[in-house]
Amino acid sequence: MKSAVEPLKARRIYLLLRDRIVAGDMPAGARLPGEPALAAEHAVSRVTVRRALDLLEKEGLVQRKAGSGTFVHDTRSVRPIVADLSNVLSHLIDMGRSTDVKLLSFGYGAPSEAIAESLGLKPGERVQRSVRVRLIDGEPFSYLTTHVPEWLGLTYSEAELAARPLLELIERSGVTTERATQAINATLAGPEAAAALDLEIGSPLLTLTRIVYEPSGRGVEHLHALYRPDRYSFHMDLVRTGGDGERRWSPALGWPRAPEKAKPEKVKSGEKPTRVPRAIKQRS
Amino acid sequence: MKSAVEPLKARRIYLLLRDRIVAGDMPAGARLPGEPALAAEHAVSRVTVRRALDLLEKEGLVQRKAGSGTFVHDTRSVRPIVADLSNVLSHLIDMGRSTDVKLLSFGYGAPSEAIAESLGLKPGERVQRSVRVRLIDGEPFSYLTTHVPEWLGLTYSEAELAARPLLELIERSGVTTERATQAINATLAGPEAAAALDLEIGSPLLTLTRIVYEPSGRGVEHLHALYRPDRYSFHMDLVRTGGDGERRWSPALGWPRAPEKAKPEKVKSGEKPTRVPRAIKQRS
DNA sequence: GGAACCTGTATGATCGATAATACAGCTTTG
DNA sequence: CAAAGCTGTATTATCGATCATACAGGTTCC
Repeated sequence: MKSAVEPLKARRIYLLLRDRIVAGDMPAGARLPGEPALAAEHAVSRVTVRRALDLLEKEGLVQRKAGSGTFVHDTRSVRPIVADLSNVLSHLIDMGRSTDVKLLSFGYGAPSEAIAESLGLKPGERVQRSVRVRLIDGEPFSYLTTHVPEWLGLTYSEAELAARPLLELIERSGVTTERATQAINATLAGPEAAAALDLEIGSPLLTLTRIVYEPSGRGVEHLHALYRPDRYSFHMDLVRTGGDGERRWSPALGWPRAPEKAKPEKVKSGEKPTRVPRAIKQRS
Repeated sequence: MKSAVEPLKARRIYLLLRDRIVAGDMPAGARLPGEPALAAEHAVSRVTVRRALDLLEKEGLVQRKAGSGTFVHDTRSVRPIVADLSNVLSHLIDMGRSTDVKLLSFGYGAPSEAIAESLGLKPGERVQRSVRVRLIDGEPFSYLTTHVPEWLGLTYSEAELAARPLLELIERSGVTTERATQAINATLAGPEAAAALDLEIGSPLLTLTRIVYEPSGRGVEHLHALYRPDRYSFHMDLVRTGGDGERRWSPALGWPRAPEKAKPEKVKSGEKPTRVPRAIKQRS
């Protein structure tokens, strides 16, 4: 029996600490246990602990001060983009107008079986495939793979795709979009997406798969989007709509969300290192 | 300069192949390149390729036949649970009535700073913290961590929490829930969640963070949910509601999605590693 | 049947990750 | 200042992942 491919120990400790930090077990500014203590706690060597801390530091989750300790960095300083889920598509279009787009790949060819089926293509019908990366402030945050039927793709040029939202181009061609389905999931970054999004292979990604239909029911766009979770997430506000015993909820539409001004009080000098709270004891 | 913690080569190839399969590049039933060919293509040894294929086989994505080849398994046989996003909460409650729940942890204590802030607690106010795992057909698919203000948590017992949906217990106490916000994101499985969900550490997870408010604006529930993406995903149907040049969309409410029944032959069980304490069955 | 594939399995060599230890330099505390 | 703690750095040893190779046994096709 071969040993299964097990993640490295350093990675395990990195994940453990990261979870504690983002879960709020360790407030921003708190000093986490020293490297020797962490090594003893997890039964690994100090070198391995340092590797884990290296990763945390590179992600900006902690800040190390020689001679002093390792401190939880104020994570609210790097707030991710927020997409209101009740209005994703128009939101994305708005973003298409305020962010940069890099067109990585563009061409026509035979679709895969899965794409052909989801778009409802006739056998032998070809598609246009494009891969784009969206950037905000010069940093990539989404990796988009779109498939469009050939007859529709031919109505715009490669340069136009790089400059304008795809849905706008689709509608410009005379097609009316009426209905869409989308699914949200999670996956790990493969080599290509990792390179495009400036991530390590194996990083977590949010995925959105969307199919847009025209009134006749034909699919006109198949989108597979990968998002960096640290730079993008979906939000929605829900309001209660069901009867008293029903507990039914609906998305609250229309309101532009308040931009979440987090007011973190900076931890100043003269403050004693907050002892790490031993959250809530699990009972054994 | 120390080499950064880099994912194992086998893992990289596993991710690469997995992406190709789920992207539909290789239709179900197709035979993928032989192990020597894959080894040459990715400049690794055949042993490493086999490791990657072991992972794919364990996840049910491929099927290996000695002497013949490795074939893409029909992925449609393992459809994940689908939650309609336009109606998540009631959907979850419905599921609470048809799935098993294990209560892993239950207790009271001081909340973390992040929890206290999001629930709008007064300084010093305590919370009830519980960790539960939901199972469908005996297989875990979600790992739920909830925080509830102490005054509210005291209105129900530990056994009740294990048997009934939390929102139902909250409303039973007389609190009316009016508004909620939720955010969807992705992360990697830490040691605890990985063990509870029967996954390897570092597996991708869908996350849902939800805060439910009562009319006064006080938070009454903070939920942090982790979902196995192969067993759970969010779906939504969108309809066009905006004007002609507007491209505005809204979730289509109302219709419960057909659960896409597909009963695969059970591959192999053989193991029941559940060492989780206190499994409480519930069924109406 | 037999050639040419394939997967399954085993071997020893090599390289990277980890362990154990030691020490330097900085910060905080008394 | 001095003690104690911390991070930063280096060294050597060990263990696991990977490599390169070889062979066994099944499948496909001529």
